[in-house]
Amino acid sequence: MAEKRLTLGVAARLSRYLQILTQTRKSGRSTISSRVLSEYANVNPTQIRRDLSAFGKFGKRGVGYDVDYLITRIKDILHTAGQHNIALLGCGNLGTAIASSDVFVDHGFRIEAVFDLDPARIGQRIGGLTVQHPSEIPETVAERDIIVGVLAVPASAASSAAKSLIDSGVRIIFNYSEALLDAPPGVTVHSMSPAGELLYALYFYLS
Amino acid sequence: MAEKRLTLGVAARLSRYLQILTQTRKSGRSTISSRVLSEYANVNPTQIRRDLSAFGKFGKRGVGYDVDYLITRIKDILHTAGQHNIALLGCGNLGTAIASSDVFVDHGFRIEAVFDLDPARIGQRIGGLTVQHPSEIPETVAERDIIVGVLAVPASAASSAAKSLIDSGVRIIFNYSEALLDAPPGVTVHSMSPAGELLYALYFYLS
DNA sequence: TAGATTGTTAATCGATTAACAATC
DNA sequence: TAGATTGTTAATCGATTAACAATC
Repeated sequence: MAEKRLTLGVAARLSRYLQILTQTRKSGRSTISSRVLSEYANVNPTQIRRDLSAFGKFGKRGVGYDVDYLITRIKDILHTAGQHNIALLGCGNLGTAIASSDVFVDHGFRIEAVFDLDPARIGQRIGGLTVQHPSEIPETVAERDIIVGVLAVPASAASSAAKSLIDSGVRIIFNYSEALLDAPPGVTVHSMSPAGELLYALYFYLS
Repeated sequence: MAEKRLTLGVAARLSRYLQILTQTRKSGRSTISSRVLSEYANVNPTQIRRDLSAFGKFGKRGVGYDVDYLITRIKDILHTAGQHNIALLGCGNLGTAIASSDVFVDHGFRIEAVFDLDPARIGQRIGGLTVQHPSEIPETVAERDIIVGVLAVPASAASSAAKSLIDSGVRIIFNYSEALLDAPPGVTVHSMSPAGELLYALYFYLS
């Protein structure tokens, strides 16, 4: 099998399939067809079969794909079968929601540390973790092998929060704030933009 | 000017530019080049110039694009210059975070109603609104001209919450829960999947 | 003027889709 | 067997990129 680097599009779609398959498994379903998967993924069923068949014959004609098996294979392809550690910055309403959800847990991500600037919050427990002061970021990132930082802080605090994470060696930043972040080369910033996606949905609704 | 329907890709990118430009304006900056915009949007600068020049000559050579002017023009192209009303379902940590953020407000979206199943929360005020019981959804959606429903409820409640919105005439559902939702034709479901996007970022980090 | 950046072209590459034989 | 769905082909279309003249 060719060990080529996936294109951006293929990697994005495979990640999406994986996330849907994980939910499908939770619901107790054991097989899924490219047609059903396409409805949840908003991707053409032929495209899905094409994406998968580039790596092997994973399906059964007349039946579909085995959910468990497909999850295993896609994790192999994406090299994301392991456990990956996250630091969460900010434990207001949004941070608390993220810490208590299992959206990350389901995919092998573990929130290993929580930080907040507010002295009233430091020392409190949230989702099984004790809230720490941001001054402890460098030490904690190194000790706990943290590779992803999630920013759930106000826009005004986002830039300095990102900076401490990056300076401590974190290479993937997930930005839930509205702030635009500048990243040095080698650092990936992924900003959530629900408003942008809503504008997009609205365009097709209005026209 | 051709009034053709935009392709999915162009509409998605223009929405993204608009969201970034709105933040840029907030920061006080008045012009932006395709290069700078490309860094925030993760889109090639030539692609950006191409997307924009399809609708007119919006920029100044040697200078860049006027932020205010570009915002106006993109809103025209996307037909999203007006005010659009949202219903928020669920006012736990996530719902409260959404209601108190201005991520939607900045783009002309207004949260017009908040619903929750929990009797303890009904009647409480959140972000200037009074929490209502879901039985009031149909009447409220019609009265307040609500076209978007945002689901900030547990996965177990997402399906029935989506159903009441759809039955009341809402055609765009923004799903922050992990649940997979089935939508009838004509209804757009947009599911947030931070874990999927994280898997994607991780692939390029690991390989 | 000199430097910067747009608008546009041309060439390439990946995405998309319909169609259908293979086969469970 | 009959129905369903995969794997694969072929053809088209949009995305992507480098390059550069135009011009602020």
